[in-house]
Amino acid sequence: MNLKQLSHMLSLSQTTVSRALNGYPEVSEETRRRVMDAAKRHGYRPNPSARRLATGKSGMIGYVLPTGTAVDIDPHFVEFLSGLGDYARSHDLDLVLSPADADDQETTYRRIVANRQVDAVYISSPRPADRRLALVNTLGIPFIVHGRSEGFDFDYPYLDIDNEGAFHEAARLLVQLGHKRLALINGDDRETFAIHRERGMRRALAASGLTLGERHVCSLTMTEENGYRAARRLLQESEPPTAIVCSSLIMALGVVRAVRDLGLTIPGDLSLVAHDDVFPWLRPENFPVPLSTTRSSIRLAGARIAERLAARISGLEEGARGEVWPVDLVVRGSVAGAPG
Amino acid sequence: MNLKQLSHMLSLSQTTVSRALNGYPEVSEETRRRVMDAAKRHGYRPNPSARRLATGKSGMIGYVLPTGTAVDIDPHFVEFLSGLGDYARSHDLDLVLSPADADDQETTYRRIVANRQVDAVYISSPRPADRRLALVNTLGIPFIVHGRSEGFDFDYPYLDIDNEGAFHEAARLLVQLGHKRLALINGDDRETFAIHRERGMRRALAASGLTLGERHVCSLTMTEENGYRAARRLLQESEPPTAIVCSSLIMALGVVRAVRDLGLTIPGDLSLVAHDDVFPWLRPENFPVPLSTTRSSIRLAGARIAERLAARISGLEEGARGEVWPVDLVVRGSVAGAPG
DNA sequence: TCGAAAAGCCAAAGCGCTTTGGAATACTCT
DNA sequence: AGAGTATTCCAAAGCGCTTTGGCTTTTCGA
Repeated sequence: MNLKQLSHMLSLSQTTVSRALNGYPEVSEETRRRVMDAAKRHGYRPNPSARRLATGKSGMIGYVLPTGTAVDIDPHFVEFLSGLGDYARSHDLDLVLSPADADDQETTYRRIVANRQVDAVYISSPRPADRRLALVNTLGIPFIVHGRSEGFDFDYPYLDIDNEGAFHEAARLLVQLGHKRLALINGDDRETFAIHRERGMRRALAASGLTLGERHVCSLTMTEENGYRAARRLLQESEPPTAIVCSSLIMALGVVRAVRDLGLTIPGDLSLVAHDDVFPWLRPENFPVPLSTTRSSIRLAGARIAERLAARISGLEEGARGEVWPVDLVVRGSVAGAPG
Repeated sequence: MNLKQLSHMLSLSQTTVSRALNGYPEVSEETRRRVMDAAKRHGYRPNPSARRLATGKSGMIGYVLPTGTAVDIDPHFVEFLSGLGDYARSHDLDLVLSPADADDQETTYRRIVANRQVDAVYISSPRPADRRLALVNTLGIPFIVHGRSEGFDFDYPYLDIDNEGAFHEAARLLVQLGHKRLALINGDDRETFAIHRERGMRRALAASGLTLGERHVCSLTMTEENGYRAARRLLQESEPPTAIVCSSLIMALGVVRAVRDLGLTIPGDLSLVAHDDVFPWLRPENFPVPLSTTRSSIRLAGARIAERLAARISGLEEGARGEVWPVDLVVRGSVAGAPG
């Protein structure tokens, strides 16, 4: 059933039927009702390919997926996707993942914009002065950044959590508990979120006249193994930290293992706080010693991004609005006063 | 730059240019060269919207993503995606995720087929007599199943790993080591993979006159917490199992925690084997006691599925070819002879 | 050398929708 | 009643590509 048939069936022109269906004012209410009725009865669905050729709108949002045999997709992504998909479903949006060489995403961005394959894109894990941002900004496609970048002379729309504030609070708590030697096991510090976290932590320490030693901050991709290695190294120093703040639950698994391996205990010998993105399959309260966390649901962020993208597509949202979500500090058994 | 302009520029008809570009034989080699040359020089890219309207082909593969606030996307998905994306990138395929109500995916499948939004789809985590399979089969869109279903009167193309064989081998090893009371902590047993795993394990036990007690098989979604609970319950029975086979690394984390909580040790009190899908961020050799696993890279499966989908789209692969990959049994420190 | 077959190219008709530029009818106001 | 303004609808022109059917020109065998 296509427009032609439907309009013929109604003895109306395609123009009128199209307008009636798309809510244009040039059609009488009675006609509109008739048309809509017939459309529903016959299950008419406008052909998206035709529509997009005519309008240039695709009804899809895009994500450029960096790939490569050496490139791992972040497990956070799937949780983010849950939220995004959840919203997208209820608004008839599809998501297209365009795989790109991790070292040349520009070509892909240009392609999807030139071809009008998607109506909007989101960008995740931005770095300072991230080239994707500048690119997408000049290309003029609606977009939202999940996270933040820095060092641009233009503003852009984003959704981020207060990473700096979160780690500031975590560190402040530890300092208040008497800890003087803190360490940070961070994610890849080429990404802004990691920079912000470190900044927050340093700020909290500075407020009490403390510092974060060079050797007390690690920047690694967030795997269990890296968490283990970092923690092990830290704890075997001559003056090991008495508290660690860690950028992910997965790394925290490794930290816990290292602590055990060395015959130490949490929180007796070491206090531990980690950031929790709220995975259904790994929960901080179920750690051997319940883990204190800075918590923010990445899933909710996904849903919110979808919502804002939809708003941008339909012109309801404009400009460079930034949105920063506060992060909960959830205290559990893994923190205690500094040892002796 | 569109076809019209390009053909005008070459003083050729659109027909000829189109044919030259698409490798049709009705054009002389010299002309073809000229055309291709000009196309490259001017960066001509056929507009996909127009092409798809004309041909009905979209150059995309689809996946119907079950969503809902209570629905979690499996973390395995992201690893699978890495492989899929990796292949897709090198073949200019995009992946479109169509979110659907988890309880009504049919509507979505019908939509994407009717609208010809994608050229092929893949289906994951199938159940016995999975309705999606029957549907997609009648709808006539090329597809491949990741996993297997059962109970159909038709064959279908799939890629699966030898879950039954894997768990058979794992159980056989444990039996050979003298274990008599084994337990299985499985994934959701409404899915075929879980059924196959249980079947394999039972078969191995039966071969030695042993059985898997009713209370010794658990079926749960694969979270750390569920692994913990199941293990704890099992180990607190009057006649606890001396060996556990577990369907996922994530659950195995919980098992290890339960063992510790109860003051037991691996492999002294309990031997443990788990299935490993090969996540970069959680590796069995890094468990407190290196974990024996049945190993199969889900990422490679993703790449292979993409490859086969591409082959089906271009007509290189036909029919209901099933492909079953063997699974490695990797023995590490977590297994030992049965206690006392 | 002639006729048939093959090679090489083109004009035009879709694909199914949106949108422009009118045309026709109905309504309002002097 | 007639001019002016809304209202309601339509024909046709795109959007940019593929593909059908046909027209010339070459090539080749007898």
